[in-house]
Amino acid sequence: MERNRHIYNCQEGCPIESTLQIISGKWKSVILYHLIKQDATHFGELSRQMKDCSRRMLALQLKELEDDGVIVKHQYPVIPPKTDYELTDFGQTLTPVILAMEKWGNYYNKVSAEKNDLTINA
Amino acid sequence: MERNRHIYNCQEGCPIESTLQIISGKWKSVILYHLIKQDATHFGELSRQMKDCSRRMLALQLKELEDDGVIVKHQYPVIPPKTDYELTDFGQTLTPVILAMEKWGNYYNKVSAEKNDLTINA
DNA sequence: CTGTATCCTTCTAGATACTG
DNA sequence: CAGTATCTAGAAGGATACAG
Repeated sequence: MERNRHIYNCQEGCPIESTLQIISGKWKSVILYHLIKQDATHFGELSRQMKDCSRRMLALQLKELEDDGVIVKHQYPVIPPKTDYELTDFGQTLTPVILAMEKWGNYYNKVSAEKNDLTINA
Repeated sequence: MERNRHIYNCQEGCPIESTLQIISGKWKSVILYHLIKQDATHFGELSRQMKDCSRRMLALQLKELEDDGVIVKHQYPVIPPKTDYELTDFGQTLTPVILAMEKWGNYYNKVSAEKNDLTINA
């Protein structure tokens, strides 16, 4: 059992600390993003979307999210086996955070592209 | 020079990945939170607010945020020396993300406290 | 006060092989 | 397909000492 997650303690009750406690895993917010967008709900789909995340890491991060009650795993005992992941009601409450990150990321990608254009055309 | 930051590559242009690129450092969002709230702008103040972040880590994270153009450092050559940190205009654009995290953290602290009460009174 | 440099331990995470 | 177990290299991060 790999159980040694970092405990944040910037200050008693710091809200950012609390949020990090749940979503700060290296790939957690990306997983949540895909689950919210529903463009990937199976292990394999997620793995394909997140090319630089190994299957081991993906499994670990999914496990932690499940332990924290953020997602649920549904297993279908068919051949070949199928699993999908879904946000719990509790996990759904994280949507605004993930969407804020999405919005900013899109903005950032845009300004980065523009800066690049300027550099190329300079 | 410590320069080996993880490069996220879930998918080309994934907005969450882009956001993580800037704020995923272990203490960065906490630093940004304090700068947004303006309850800590000096190195020592930040250090006091973030008890479990060593001075070394604090300095490293501040340096990366500065390199990324998110914050600026102002140094006053007085005795004793004084420094303060401020969000750049670019850094300001991250405010909605940090505030979404704050809001969720407060919600989470609340439900955790309630759950605790139930456990104690059970 | 605000950092930087170095050393050293702990943890992270990839590679690989294996299971239901 | 959907994972788990083990092994290992390399990165993260604390402690300490020193500098402007």
